Amino acid sequence: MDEKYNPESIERKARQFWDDNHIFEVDEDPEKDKFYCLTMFPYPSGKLHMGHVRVFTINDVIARYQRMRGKHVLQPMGWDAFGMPAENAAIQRGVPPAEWTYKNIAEMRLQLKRLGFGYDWTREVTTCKPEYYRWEQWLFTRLFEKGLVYRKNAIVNWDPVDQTVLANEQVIDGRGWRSDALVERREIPQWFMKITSYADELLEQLDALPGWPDSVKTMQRNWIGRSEGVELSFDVKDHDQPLSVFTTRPDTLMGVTYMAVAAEHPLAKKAAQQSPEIAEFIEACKKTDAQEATLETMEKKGMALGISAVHPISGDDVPLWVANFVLMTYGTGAVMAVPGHDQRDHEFAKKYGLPIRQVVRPADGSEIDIDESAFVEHGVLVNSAAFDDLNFEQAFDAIAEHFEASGRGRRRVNYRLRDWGVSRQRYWGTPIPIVYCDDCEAVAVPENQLPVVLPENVSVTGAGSPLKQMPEFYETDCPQCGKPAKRETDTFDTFVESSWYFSRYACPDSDTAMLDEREAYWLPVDQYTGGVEHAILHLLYARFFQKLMRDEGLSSANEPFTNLLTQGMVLKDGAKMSKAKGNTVDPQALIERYGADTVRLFMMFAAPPEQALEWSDDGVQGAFRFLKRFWVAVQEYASNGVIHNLNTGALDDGQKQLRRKTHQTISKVSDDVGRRYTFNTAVAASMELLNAVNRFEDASDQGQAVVGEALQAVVLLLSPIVPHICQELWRVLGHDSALVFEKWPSVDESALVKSTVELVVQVNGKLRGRIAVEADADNDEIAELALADENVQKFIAGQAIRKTIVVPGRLVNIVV
RNA sequence: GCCCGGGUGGCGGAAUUGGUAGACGCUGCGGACUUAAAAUCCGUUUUGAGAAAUCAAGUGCGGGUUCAAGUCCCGCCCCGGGCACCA
Repeated sequence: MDEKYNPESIERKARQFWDDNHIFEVDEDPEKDKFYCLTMFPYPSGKLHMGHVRVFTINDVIARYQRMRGKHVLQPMGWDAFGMPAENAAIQRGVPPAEWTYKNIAEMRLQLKRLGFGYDWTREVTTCKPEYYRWEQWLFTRLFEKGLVYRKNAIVNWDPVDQTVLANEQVIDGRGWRSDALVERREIPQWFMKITSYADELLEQLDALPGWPDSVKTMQRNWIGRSEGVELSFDVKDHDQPLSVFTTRPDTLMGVTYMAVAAEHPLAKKAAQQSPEIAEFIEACKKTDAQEATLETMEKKGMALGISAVHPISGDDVPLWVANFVLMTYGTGAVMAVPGHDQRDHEFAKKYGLPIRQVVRPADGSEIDIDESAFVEHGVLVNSAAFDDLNFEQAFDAIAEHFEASGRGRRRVNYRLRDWGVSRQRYWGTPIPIVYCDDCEAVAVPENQLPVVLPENVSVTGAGSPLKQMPEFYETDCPQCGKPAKRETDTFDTFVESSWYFSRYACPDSDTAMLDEREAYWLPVDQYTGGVEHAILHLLYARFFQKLMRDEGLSSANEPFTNLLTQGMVLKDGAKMSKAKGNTVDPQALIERYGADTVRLFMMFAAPPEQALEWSDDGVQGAFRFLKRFWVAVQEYASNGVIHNLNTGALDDGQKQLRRKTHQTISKVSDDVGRRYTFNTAVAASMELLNAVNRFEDASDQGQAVVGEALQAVVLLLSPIVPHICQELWRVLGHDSALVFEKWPSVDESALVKSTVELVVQVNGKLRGRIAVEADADNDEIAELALADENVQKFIAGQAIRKTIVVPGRLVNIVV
């Protein structure tokens, strides 16, 4: 007997067994019930961090559990290998991004193996390899032909000192992270994918995702932001183009007292030619970064343009303003302002002394002071001439019809969602497969010339993309006319790679198509696990790509992820672990000291997966201590000889009680792991059962048989979480077969039956006593017993009983 | 600013459908074993009062609904995530 728990050797042995027998490599067997269990793949930053350990452990537990439930489980792993950190490393250390990335992947792969995750490594996908990204280039060219991608100007953060485009992350308090220069907004041409063409489907199919958390679906709904409104146009004096605006509140049209346009709007530019003050204001508007949070929180400023529009109904003059919070790239670049019924317009009007007009009153007739604050609710129209006394819906329709009849407007559905800008002015990414020709303009690279390979041997300086300095990359011939032409030097947003990798795992080696018939076997993903920080962007883009791939005939699935689990962050001292804060804990050191099982157990025990997890060194110690107790308990039991002759009909009360605990635990852990994903309570319940075994002293044959059943249950129940130690203990319990081939234990309902139950007795909702009653006692008997309790008597003495509530199996409440 | 979460002992958390608040673990304290330490084991640990039985208070704050509220409703405060070029 091996009395000391030695994780190092136990874990090496278990890993060896899984590897040698290719346990986690799976084929496409149509006879088997597939289960595709996936985590969001990691960026290869160099070392695993605790967040990785957490999410991969959660997924491995689900995968191993489903395997024990008889599913044919695919759990793949790969690398989201393009991105900024590789460029930063290159700038700082002079290592080419490719070299740095491949080295990191090699290190992280070793760490993942050491943690015992059951991956099918034959399907590993690495997004920075041409075999991978050539297919997204191919899909892009197909979308180009279909008109689902297009080029237009868009705003970027421009660092005027480093002469480079900055990511939002690289802008700190409006300044460039390296140069400290004030960042400017700059418009440059970029490629877009028409995600808005799929807005309605992306919205509606959220209802077909019962396996997603409501919070994520709500966030996506709000992000897509479907709204019904009216687009209408205002004539502009001394200008031949009318100004069109979109509003969801046409009922407030008569309350329009001014209009505001973006700094980049043609009308603003026109006014600037006459006025140096306006020109100066427009310049000042550009001196801010492009983040929404900045725009929403900055001081709202504006300036009158000296131009007027004509109110389309009253014919009144409506002054035009330029305002810093209106963006040219959103909507029409102009808004109508109704300070009486919009809070932002109200504040702006107050600040610049613009008139505020009430055109809606509360439907309940209550008094409001429109000068004090805007009345933004729906109500009844006033001061609106022919539209007076109409409610919101009537006014909406009447005004929409008025404009439709005169051809000056139309009902429209508008989305907050904007098309996806996929261009990045960076080196370490997938080259956008476009060639610019003076005659033919933008031309997609033909299929037989794909992939456009990213050169890997470069030096990165931080001032612009190296591709722009490489004629050997960008000089080419036009695929259409053959004349000299230039390649696009921008690369794709890395969200493009992460929008379809889950499908590629099904057929990672397919070199004749993006996806092949194996996709149909594995997709959609049954269980997807990843950080809640991806609730909107990544998950929306992946859903969009799924629809693009479906419409391209590559897949028949509408949605890529059937069930979604969003896990919380790992914190230390209440804050996200980061190098900057100096509060990181290296998983590697812990694995070496305690073994993978201890780290896995702590991760699963410390918090439910969706919550933030507070790191605790002492908690890791506790997990290790539990595994030692577990090890010793099984060894001690086995050293007395394993008993197999459990006779459930011949048990005494104590034996029955332990056996009931065993089956209650199987029932609870099955629910916690299989349905609720509350692994922390599953571990707690298993600990309780082991504690019960350790307290149980009964050397009789049946006593030991009951102990054996309990220990065997704990080994099976904990095996998805701590697979190495369980693999070994299963052998100790006398089994020849390997644990990975075992089925999940089942509950013996007859073991759960109890003849008496304890009920709580309350008086006026306060706990006053406990009574034991027969399990089948009726409510009158229960009430009688409750009243007879000595302590209960004290609290009801001399008072009339008004009501008695009996909740079967739970409590009695006596109201006096 | 907007959208989505969260707030329970000294700490991480439990309480699954409105029904015993604090399971399980950690820490602390007391004890056993040991020459000693580590490891291990036993007891104890929401606060206040009490020898105890037991009583009172208690789930961020203020109200409300209910026989009964950590859980539902209304109004706040604080913390975290996302806000379209971090991944």
